[in-house]
Amino acid sequence: MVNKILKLNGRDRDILATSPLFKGMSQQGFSKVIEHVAVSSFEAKDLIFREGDSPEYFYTVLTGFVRAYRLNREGREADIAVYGPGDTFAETGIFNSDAYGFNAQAAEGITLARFETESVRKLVTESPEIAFALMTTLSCNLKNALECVADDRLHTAPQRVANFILKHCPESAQSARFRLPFQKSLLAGKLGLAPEALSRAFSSLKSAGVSVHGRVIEINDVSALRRF
Amino acid sequence: MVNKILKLNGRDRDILATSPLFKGMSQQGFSKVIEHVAVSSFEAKDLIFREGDSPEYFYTVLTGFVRAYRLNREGREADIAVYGPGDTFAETGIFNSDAYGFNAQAAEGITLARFETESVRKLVTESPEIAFALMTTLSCNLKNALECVADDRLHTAPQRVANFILKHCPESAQSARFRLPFQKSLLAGKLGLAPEALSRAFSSLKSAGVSVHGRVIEINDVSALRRF
DNA sequence: CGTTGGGTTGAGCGCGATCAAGCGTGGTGG
DNA sequence: CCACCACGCTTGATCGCGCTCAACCCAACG
Repeated sequence: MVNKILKLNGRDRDILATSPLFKGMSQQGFSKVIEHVAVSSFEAKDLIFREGDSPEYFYTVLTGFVRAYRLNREGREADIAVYGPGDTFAETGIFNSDAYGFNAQAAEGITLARFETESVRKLVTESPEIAFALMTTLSCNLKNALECVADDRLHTAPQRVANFILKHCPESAQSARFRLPFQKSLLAGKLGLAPEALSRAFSSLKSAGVSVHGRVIEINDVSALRRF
Repeated sequence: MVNKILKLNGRDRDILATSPLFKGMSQQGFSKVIEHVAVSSFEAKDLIFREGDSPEYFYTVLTGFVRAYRLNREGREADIAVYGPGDTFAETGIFNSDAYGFNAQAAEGITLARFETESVRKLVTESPEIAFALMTTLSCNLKNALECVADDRLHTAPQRVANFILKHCPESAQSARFRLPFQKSLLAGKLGLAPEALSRAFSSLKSAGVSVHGRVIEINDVSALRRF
């Protein structure tokens, strides 16, 4: 298990180059950063790092999904974010060298681009371009996190699920159909719900024209769902 | 009311220079940034900006407290963050030029340092030092936001209040006493609670040796509270 | 004094967690 | 090939936390 460390192959390199972090970065900038990158693979449920560990690395997801979660004193877990292809996580370690703020776990078989925080910290002070890319990523992660707090505090379970579905529908479609990119239990965690609550939320959305077959979601009337 | 725009006076300048954003920045860096700053004052309940507005400015709190909140469709409000002296907020606008992600309101009479996002965006590409400072601030805000999600999802109201109290006690004190820096209703919002729930949480903490007189909190046995 | 605004207290209720049982599908081995 | 199991998910029943609404308290202030 765990953690086969490899060099970047062509395909991974392409994924990385088109990820939000590097999109729009010059060739030179990109080359500089990927001197300090390795690809690491994990199998489902493998731990990537633990809360409190010293943040030696940060990551960009190449394939698969990563679950960020924390524990309370009794050991109950709560997800605080889910990262998918192109997402960068744990990049706060570059500036807050104390410790990772959460546990990270592979939700399935995944491959990650792994950066050395120490090395990138130096690059940041040398290259405005790299600094700008990282700031944009931080910015985006911050916006998402605040969005998540708002969503938790403002919306009920069915509303959160409806929001999630709508984000995955083309803006102006009348009806739509798509496949969940990951397990329902992971979605439940991402939305701050127990799996049972997600299940019930889905069935309460039937009345709004949403039908679910395995991982496939079908929406009869997108605008009706939006009004829900 | 509202929005007297002034130049930076000596005292404000000092506060700003020692805020996390500028702490550790060189004289030159600091001077460059504060060319683009203005001081703006607001009275309690004044709106600073609205969700969806174009993010022309971002802010660092000089004195007082700012409430960041969002609305759901029915107009119910939920707080997503509270910013106090030295905190910087809405700085994501520098990189996400679409719109503010929340409403910001003065929780009391406040003074803010107001930066032009556009101008600072340019500075960031010129000065690694300024970039680094902003990244550290973004990082810190991101960590806090994720912490907030975790706290909401893992802890009950009394536990959240206990956590808050403990953060305001000296690490190794045996007993402690301090004064809330703002109204209880604001604290309730910050913790994702209705004011009534905060009140009840306080009284349930009596059994753990916490007593409350107005804004003054007294903790008999800090380590007992930590175990709670 | 009366008013206003922040805070507390009480009663009722609804959402979502928890526990437990059941369902369906895919995978493995006899 | 089929029996069996494992796992993800659903469904049902119960319970408790925290929201809501309403009344009340109290201190500050005009």
